[in-house]
Amino acid sequence: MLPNPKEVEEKLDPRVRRTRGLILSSFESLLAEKNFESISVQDVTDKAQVNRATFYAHFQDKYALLDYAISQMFKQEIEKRTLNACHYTPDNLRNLILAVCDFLSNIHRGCAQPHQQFESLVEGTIKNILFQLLTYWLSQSKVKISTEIPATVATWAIYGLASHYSHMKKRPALEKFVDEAFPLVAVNLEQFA
Amino acid sequence: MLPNPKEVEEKLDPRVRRTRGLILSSFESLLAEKNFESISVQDVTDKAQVNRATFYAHFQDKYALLDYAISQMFKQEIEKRTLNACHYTPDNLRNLILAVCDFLSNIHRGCAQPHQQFESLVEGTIKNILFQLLTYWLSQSKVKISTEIPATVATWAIYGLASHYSHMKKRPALEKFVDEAFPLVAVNLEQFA
DNA sequence: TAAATTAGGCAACATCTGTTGTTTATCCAA
DNA sequence: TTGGATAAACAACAGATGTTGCCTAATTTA
Repeated sequence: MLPNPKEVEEKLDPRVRRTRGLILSSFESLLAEKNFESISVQDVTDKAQVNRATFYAHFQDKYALLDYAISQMFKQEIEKRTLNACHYTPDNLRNLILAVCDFLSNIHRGCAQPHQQFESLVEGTIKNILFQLLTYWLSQSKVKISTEIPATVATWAIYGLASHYSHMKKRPALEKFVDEAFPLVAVNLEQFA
Repeated sequence: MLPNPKEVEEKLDPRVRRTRGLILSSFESLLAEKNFESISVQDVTDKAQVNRATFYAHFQDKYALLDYAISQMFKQEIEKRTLNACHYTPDNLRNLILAVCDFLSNIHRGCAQPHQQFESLVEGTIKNILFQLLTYWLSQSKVKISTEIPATVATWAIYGLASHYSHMKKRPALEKFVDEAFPLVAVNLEQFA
């Protein structure tokens, strides 16, 4: 199973957990109001009622904060759908694609005017987790895998599809979209089923 | 054929061309020395011997400058290989994959310690051009295309592969790598050949 | 519970950012 | 060739950034 970040958090100094929680929720509520680019570290710490210097003790900068926030949310999504403790099957892949499309759509719905830079950062974060997960899935397969190429292609294809879906002006029903998209990803993974 | 940016540049005020050229080459030489994150607008304009305010008359910020620089370079690469005036064939696709892998490897070789943010930005820029090109290719096909899904998946898969290749510690020969990677992209485009 | 450790508050810093108003120079078209 | 248009230089601005050193308060642990 993939490492669970909560277990690591559990035994933290309560002051740290409190501070991080304050920063996180301040940040999330700011993201709903204004776009990422225009949120300053000052904004975050003001709303969180935490000193600005304290922020820098926890995160390198606001980009690291975004990375952390998105990671947490996405990993929760994966766990909720129990995709983190399984292996490759067409059905699991289908659900994974659904999960990413859904997650990204919600991000774009929930965040004010998502901009280029914001999206790039989210993308990097999600793709890392996706690749880790797919690599884990494929490692369970009886078929010996010599390269990371299949997991790479699948990761990028899935994220690309989700990104495409979440940007469509007139989105078709999610199920409909995934029906069409699924085979393009699956064709390269069938050998591992 | 895809729009050629040089034609647009041609008739610019010579002062503008001079300034942009200075900024560009200053930026490129700085990229070879230090990583993108640590380059300030001040650094760029100092080396270019241009006023900082002038910079902002040309580019919104350093991210826009990066986008511009990478676009220019990549489009040149595409033109050099005459991939910008053709249609989908397995051979063209092969060359396109080669081009992207090659380009990205060179970027990573030429730039000091490329970092997360830098790579995200490069990625967005290249993917836009790739998608435009593939969409153009497929529009030439006799097969009617109803969605952008195939071009999307191909774009992301190709970039993903190139990114993967350029990050490998021990890179196999480029030809070798593309032999292995090519079918995973082609399988979804065969119908347009 | 006392001592040692560590988090957070606070203040101040040099630097970078994006923008504006003014002046000088360069360019182009009539 | 000269006059109108526009690019670039310059100076100055308010705000944001990342970092530091010092002090207090909370938490562990022995």
